[in-house]
Amino acid sequence: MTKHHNNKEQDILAAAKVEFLEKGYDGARTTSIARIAGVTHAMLHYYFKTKDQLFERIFHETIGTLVKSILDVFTQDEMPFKDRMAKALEMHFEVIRENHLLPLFMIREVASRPERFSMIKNVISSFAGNLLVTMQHDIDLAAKRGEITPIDAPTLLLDMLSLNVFPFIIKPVFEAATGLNLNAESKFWDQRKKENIEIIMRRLTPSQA
Amino acid sequence: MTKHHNNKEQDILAAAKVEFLEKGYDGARTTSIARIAGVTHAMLHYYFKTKDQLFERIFHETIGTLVKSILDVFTQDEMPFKDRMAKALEMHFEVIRENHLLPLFMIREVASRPERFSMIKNVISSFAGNLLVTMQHDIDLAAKRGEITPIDAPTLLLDMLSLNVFPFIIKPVFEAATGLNLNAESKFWDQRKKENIEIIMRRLTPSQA
DNA sequence: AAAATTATTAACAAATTTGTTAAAATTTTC
DNA sequence: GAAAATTTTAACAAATTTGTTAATAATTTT
Repeated sequence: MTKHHNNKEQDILAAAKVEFLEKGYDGARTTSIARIAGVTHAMLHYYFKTKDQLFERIFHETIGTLVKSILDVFTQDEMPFKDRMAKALEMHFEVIRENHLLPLFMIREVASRPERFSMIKNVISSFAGNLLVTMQHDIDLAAKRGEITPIDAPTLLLDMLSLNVFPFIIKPVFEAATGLNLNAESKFWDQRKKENIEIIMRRLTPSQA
Repeated sequence: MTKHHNNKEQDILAAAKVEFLEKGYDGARTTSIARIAGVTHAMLHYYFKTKDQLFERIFHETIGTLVKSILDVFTQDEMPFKDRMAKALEMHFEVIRENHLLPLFMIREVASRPERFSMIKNVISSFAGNLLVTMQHDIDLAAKRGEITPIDAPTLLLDMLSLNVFPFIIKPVFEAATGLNLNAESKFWDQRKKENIEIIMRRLTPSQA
């Protein structure tokens, strides 16, 4: 518990989040974080002993947000399965839209230092198993009712994540290639959300032989 | 044109590709590249003046491979549109499977240094426009024939890329979370390829009102 | 085989970056 | 308001990393 008002600590955290999310661990500079936060870089080491510790704080937050965004997917209550799915897709899409830098950040860090993230295993597997079991149960029920075509829960989950997350990951490339600023083009994202729901709905609809 | 047999130059290039693809520009070390290539790091600077120039070589190759993988999508000739599409999806999936590190590499670099990649604009826009025009033309034709439901070419292209590329991008996270080694599990990727084709086929099938 | 070109090495240098420390300033506690 | 604890600063240090250079070795050219 800090005694003084710790605005500087908060400033550093905020600056670190921007720096780490944009440039990744390797590209981030503690001096740059300090400069953005408006403090000497000795302050950064005073509050957070090392660059690593500061990074851990930010990364942990990130994982939390992403994990929650997926967890929430299936906490919808009594509705027809397809409606719940559509609602879940929409909610998930909006979370990613508001945190569009998080997925690439997490993927990049895990990719460049996989050994470092044994912790992810615990964080994720502790709840992912449960989510998939629940999903599969609901899928099987709806399929038996003839509301949807049968599908594996992991397959469906990866379909959803691919469609909802990838556009935000490819965004910088897309912008570099077209010269457009997609964040300004809110129409683009609204259309994308619709498309993702449409595509999953069609995937789930039973084919009439 | 180098006069001597330039195996070392090739060794350095090969080592650089591994290092840059795995760790990204910021995480890559020229000393590490030299060590992997089995040469002194002065040799690296002899053949490629700077880290930047070496990186450019690798990055250019990468962009070439990826661009070609997408270009090839629509060079299939006379077949029903849906069949061409399925074939294109399958081919694209296999290219990415064989170069599974390339997409994340490119996305990561563009994301952390967008200003540096004005060149991408030229490389991509020079052909992308053409591809999209061709695609849209074929889509409209097939739609008029009642073979498929109408769709925007950019939308369909992004659907395909999302489904085909994202699983490979999320792979390290997935592996960290599950402890599995997906490269060993070729069944997983075969199933994924099937699912992607299935999902796009359903997206394209006209809905019967 | 001598000359010219190219490849290789080892030692060095400059810049950057993370992290430390000890003293000074500020705030809190009593 | 004095003592104690905490915050802040400035200067420094160690390690890393990219890049240079000048001398040496090897190869090609003539």
